[in-house]
Formats: sequence, structure tokens, C-alpha cells
Amino acid sequence: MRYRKIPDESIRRLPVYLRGLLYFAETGAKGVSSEKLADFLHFNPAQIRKDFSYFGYFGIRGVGYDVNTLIKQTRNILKLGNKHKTALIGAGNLGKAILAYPGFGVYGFEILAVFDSDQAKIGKKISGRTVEDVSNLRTLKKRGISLGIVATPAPAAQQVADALVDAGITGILNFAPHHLIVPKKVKVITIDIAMELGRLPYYA
Amino acid sequence: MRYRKIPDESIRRLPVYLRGLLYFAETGAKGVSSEKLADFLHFNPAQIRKDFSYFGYFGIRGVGYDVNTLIKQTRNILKLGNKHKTALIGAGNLGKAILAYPGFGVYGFEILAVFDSDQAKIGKKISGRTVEDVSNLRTLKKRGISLGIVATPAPAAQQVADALVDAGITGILNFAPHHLIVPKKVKVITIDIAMELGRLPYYA
DNA sequence: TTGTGCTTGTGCTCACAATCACAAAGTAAG
DNA sequence: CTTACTTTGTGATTGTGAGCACAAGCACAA
Ligand SMILES: NC(=O)c1ccc[n+]([C@@H]2O[C@H](COP(=O)([O-])OP(=O)(O)OC[C@H]3O[C@@H](n4cnc5c(N)ncnc54)[C@H](O)[C@@H]3O)[C@@H](O)[C@H]2O)c1
Ligand SMILES: NC(=O)c1ccc[n+]([C@@H]2O[C@H](COP(=O)([O-])OP(=O)(O)OC[C@H]3O[C@@H](n4cnc5c(N)ncnc54)[C@H](O)[C@@H]3O)[C@@H](O)[C@H]2O)c1
Repeated sequence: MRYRKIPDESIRRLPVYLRGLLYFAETGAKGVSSEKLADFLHFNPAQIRKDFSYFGYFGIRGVGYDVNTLIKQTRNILKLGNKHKTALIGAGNLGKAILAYPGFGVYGFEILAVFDSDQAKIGKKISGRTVEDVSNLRTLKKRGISLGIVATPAPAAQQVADALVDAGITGILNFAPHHLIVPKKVKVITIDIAMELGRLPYYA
Repeated sequence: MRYRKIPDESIRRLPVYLRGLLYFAETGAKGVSSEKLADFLHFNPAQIRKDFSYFGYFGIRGVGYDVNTLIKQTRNILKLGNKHKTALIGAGNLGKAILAYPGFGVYGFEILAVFDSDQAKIGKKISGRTVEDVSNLRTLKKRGISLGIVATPAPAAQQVADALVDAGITGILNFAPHHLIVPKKVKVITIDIAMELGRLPYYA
């Protein structure tokens, strides 16, 4: 828009703003100011305004933002408008938790396929999805699945990522504590849970 | 040390360095250079050197770092030297996955207690631990448990955090998508999984 | 139409973080 | 001892983001 570059940190905050906005929508509020939203989410109001201003003029001075409009716009920015078909690879402990979690729905994600390499798991149903053989990952393209969640052990993560890339995936959420090498056009976000816990004692 | 302030981002990276160092130790390597470690973890070598240099002189010029010494020093910095007794609150899908995960052990964490509010779960065993009633959280202090992992639904998270603070906890790893308000002396790290997934389509 | 009050949108400044590039300091060989 | 080579440790530079403080703009009342 009228800015050159959009900070990555702003993108990171948008899903949080969306969660806050959905809360206000639930309470029946029509409008919300940057201050009210900031109070709820514990952010700085100016930061919220600036983050949104990177993408357009969504508010009305002296009034605030219309909740439903801003929700729609935020979904637009994050490309959450249409449903996102997602596959999970690795139906272990963490994988099962993710499959059971309904919270991804509000962002428009649908986990439609589950893959594993363990013959004992293949064919079994987990949270309504049948576990498939990981060697069938190439079918993702045909099925219009464009995102992958990697919940395999670290040593298997890179080869799974390679297969996902071959299957035409555009984004990967990776839980394995391992850096994934992928083509530039594919975005990887890694959540290293143990790492986060590992820095907690430092602050005590 | 000879620097005024230690960047928070450096602290964040140390557990990752530790993971890399443990890998090199496993392979039997005695020494490692910042470049080799950087290659493995996909970091900038200068950044690794600088991060460590905030805490002391651990390397030998022209040679590199001794793997085992650096592991020990990193554990020291992160205060992972002695075992950290940890409690999990919320024995749901995510909680069960965390209890089953052995990977926290390498950082010295032991999950010794599990709490839930669901009468149907209290008394049951999960991964070798007996689920206790959440109203008994105050016993944590006596038991020397100083860290808490919150895996309850968002609406319950704040009251659980309050109880943890009352029980003398010094750090919380929070999985609920909700900002926790705690005294300054208590450190909270929140992992919002859905938020991370929510920004993935933006980059596609 | 003018004034008052409110909230947005943003220029500017400060703070923090990443990276570069090189002196310092070690090893090893002659 | 001197030279060549290696890798650390860090000053200096560049890049990125957070937050303040205020002008701009809208609503509403008189
Ligand atoms: N569970 C946790 O709380 C937790 C915490 C931190 C990190 N992690 C990370 O998340 C990942 C999954 O953890 P988990 O506890 O669910 O492990 P898990 O062992 O319970 O599950 C891993 C699953 O991946 C499957 N698998 C192995 N190789 C595969 C391959 N090549 N293709 C497809 N599937 C394959 C296994 O059959 C198994 O079902 C690991 O990388 C782990 O380090 C988990
Ligand atoms: N499962 C996932 O993949 C996932 C993904 C993203 C975020 N999360 C978040 O992690 C948290 C846990 O998710 P989950 O899937 O395990 O949910 P869950 O519903 O399976 O488990 C929640 C557990 O917390 C217990 N609980 C409720 N109130 C409590 C209280 N006051 N004190 C103690 N225990 C209480 C419940 O009895 C239940 O056992 C939620 O906040 C969720 O939003 C989970």
C-alpha cells in the first residue's frame, strides 16, 4: 500500500488480532477501537493500528473499526477466505492431539488426510480420518491439499518434507526439532516445543 | 560479562545450539567450530560465536570449541544443570502427547505431576503418572516443583495460572491461546499453535 | 457552518538485533 | 623464532521493529 515493506512481525500478529476480533463478534459488539482490542489481547493500540494500516484504511477516525468488516479484511490479508485443505504426516501422540483439535476450524483449516509409515496404524481411523500410507503422499496434488503438518520424529522430517514438496504443497507446519530444507517458494514454520521449554529456567 | 545486556534472541537460540551440540557429541566428535555447528543448524557462524561470547570465552582461536565443555557451559547458562521438576495441568489430547514425549529429558525436565478438573480423569494413570485434582495445586511448593505446563482450554488458563503462581511456580509454558497475567517474577512463554498455522497461507 | 471530542493513521525517534569484516590469538611446520 | 594458516571474539555498520505523539479526519451538537 503506501508502505514499502510489511514487517514479518505484523503478519505474525494478525492471527492473534483475528482471534480477538472473533471474540468481540461473539459478544455482539458492532464496533471496536484499537484500544479496546489492545486491552483484550494485551498489545499496544498504536501497534495494532499500524499493523492494519499496512494493508489499507479499515477504520473510521473518531469511531473505530467495524468488527465484522475487520474480520473479513483480516481473513483476506491472511488468505484465510477460502478453506485450506491440510494433510497431517505422523499419526503419533502429537498428531492425534492435532487431529482432535477443533480450533483450526476458525482459521479455515480442514485436515482431510493423515499419513503414517507404521503398518499397524495404516487403515485405522483417528478422529474420523483413515490413516494412509506415507508412500501415497503424491496423491495430495490431485486432492487439492496444499498445506502439510509434519509430526514425525526428527530423522524422518526432511524426507517427509521432500515428499510434500514433490506433491506440490506450498506451506509446512513442522513440529520436528529439525531445520527443513525446501525450495524458496515453500514456506516452513517450525514449532520447537522443547526449545521453548528449554529457555524457561533461564528466567527463573 | 564484557557486554552490558544479553539479547533475548540469543537466549532463544541457546537451546537450539544445545540440541546441535548434543548431536555432535553423539557422533563422537570432540571439537566443533562455529561454522560446522552453523552448517548443521542453518545459522550464521558469527551469530553463534557472538551468542556464546556474551557469557564467556569458551572457544580456542584457530581450533574451535570442545563439544562436551560447550554442552556443559550451555546447560549452565540455561540453568539446565540440575533437573527441573515440572507439573502439567490439563490431561487432554495435547497434555497426553506431552506426557508421552521423552524429548524434554535431554533438557533436564521431569514431569512429575499431572492435574485435571475432570473427575473422570482424576485417579487414572497416564504415561506412568496419576492424574490429581487441580484443587491440589498448592502441594507443588512442598514437592519442589517449580515449572508448570498449561494445556487446559483457554477460558480456564488464567485461573490455573493464578493457582500456579500461588503455588510458588517460577515459569509457565502455556499452550492456551490466551494472554496470561502473572507477577513480573514469573516468566510465561506461550505457544499458540493455531496462530502459527494461521499465518502460513499468507506466504503461499 | 462551526466547534468539540474522539480515534485513526503515520512520521519520527529510539532500541534492539543481525551481519560483516578484521584484529587477536591460537596451532603447526620449517 | 618466524611464517603461514585457522578460527575465535568483537567493534562497527546496517537492518528491522516498537512506540510516541500529533495531525488528519469523522461524528455529532448547537
Ligand atoms: N509429543 C510432544 O509433546 C512433542 C513435544 C515436542 C516435540 N515433538 C516433536 O513432534 C514430533 C512428533 O512427536 P510425537 O510425540 O507425536 O512422536 P510419536 O513417536 O508419538 O509419533 C511419530 C509418528 O510418526 C510416524 N512416522 C515415523 N516415520 C515416519 C515417516 N517417515 N513417514 C510418516 N510417518 C512416520 C510414526 O509411525 C509415529 O506414528 C517429533 O518430531 C517430536 O520431536 C513432540
Ligand atoms: N490439541 C491441539 O492440537 C491444540 C492445538 C492448538 C492449541 N491447543 C490448545 O491447547 C489447550 C489444550 O488442548 P487440548 O486439545 O488438549 O484440549 P482438551 O479439551 O483435549 O483437554 C483439556 C483438558 O483440560 C482439562 N481442564 C479443563 N478445565 C480445567 C481446569 N480448570 N483445571 C484443570 N484442568 C482443566 C479438561 O478436563 C481436559 O482434560 C487448549 O487451550 C487448546 O486451545 C491445542
